[in-house]
Amino acid sequence: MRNVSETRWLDEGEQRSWRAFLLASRRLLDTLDREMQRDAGMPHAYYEILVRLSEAPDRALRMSELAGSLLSSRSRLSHAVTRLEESGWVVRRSCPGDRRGSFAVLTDQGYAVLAAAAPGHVTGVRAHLIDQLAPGQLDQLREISEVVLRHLDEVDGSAGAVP
Amino acid sequence: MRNVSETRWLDEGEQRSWRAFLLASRRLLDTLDREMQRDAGMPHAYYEILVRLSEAPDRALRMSELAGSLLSSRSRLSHAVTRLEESGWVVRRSCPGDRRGSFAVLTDQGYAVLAAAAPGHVTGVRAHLIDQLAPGQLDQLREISEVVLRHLDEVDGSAGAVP
DNA sequence: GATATATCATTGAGCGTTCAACTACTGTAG
DNA sequence: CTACAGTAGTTGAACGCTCAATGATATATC
Repeated sequence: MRNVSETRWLDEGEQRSWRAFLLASRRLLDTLDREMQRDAGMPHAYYEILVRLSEAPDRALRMSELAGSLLSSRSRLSHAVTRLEESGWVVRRSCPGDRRGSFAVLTDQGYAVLAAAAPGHVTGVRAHLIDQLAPGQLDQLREISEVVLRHLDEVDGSAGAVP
Repeated sequence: MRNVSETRWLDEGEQRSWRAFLLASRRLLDTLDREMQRDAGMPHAYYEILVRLSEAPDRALRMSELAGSLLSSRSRLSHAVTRLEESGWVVRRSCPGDRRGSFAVLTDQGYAVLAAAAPGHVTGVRAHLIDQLAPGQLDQLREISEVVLRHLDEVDGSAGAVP
């Protein structure tokens, strides 16, 4: 059990900041997810998988690496790749040199779907986040995010490095 | 269809900010959710329901208002309240004056569960977010969040409720 | 070389969310 | 009063995620 000593409750300002962040981040992510589902027929999490694969050499990545870079559990990724395989956007390939492992590889069809979805998504990210903020705010947001990521990496481990 | 003109892709800095925010917010929310599940046996979303009810007069709120203040769909809330009722933490009461409506009411047992969960949760929010940031950063985060929230309220309409 | 331990990935069950009906009621217009 | 559109809330199916268990292979230890 944590919190052996007295709890330091949030003061009014902290409370307000925390709730604003909670609502805003959820709302933003939900909006982008709905847009992705509507425009590309896949959840945003799957889009991210395709993006990572498209950026990798040979459009292929070990399942573990992929999971690590997405901060996703292996189980989740495995289920997701199964789905993406059924859609014909990704295939699995066995891994030479380590027979436990496997690669996920982006297909041409998967690349085409990604290329079709990307402009709309970027437009959404701009419209709902980037263009709403002053340049300084965007930098602040990055710094804040990186602080939080570094902290959680230390706490939970998981070696998910900040890109 | 959106994006009739050329897409304004993200430059390197924008990309980095966006991805850092995406990873950090997801990781933070996931961590707090796991802690809540482990310590209180419920997802963070359900905790938020109990919090809103605890703050309401008579610890009761119309389903719609509750959904609105949580930015949750009615369907989601309905399923959630069904679960919370099964746990004995919430009950439904019919709404006098509008026979379509119903109230969700926090039970004493629900209040006790909430009171037991709150210190650990606040400690987590502090440890993973608030205490990681300089005071100015927390204010920045609030401003950024409020900008995004205002924008999305204008776009999706829904002064609170997600369709 | 044999045994133990760790790692890579998958599977199935259970849960929460979404989406699209659907019911039941309210308010308004003719 | 009737008809009709709008609102409040619920439901069930489909889907994605979590968690714990499992199989298969690799690595370390003796």
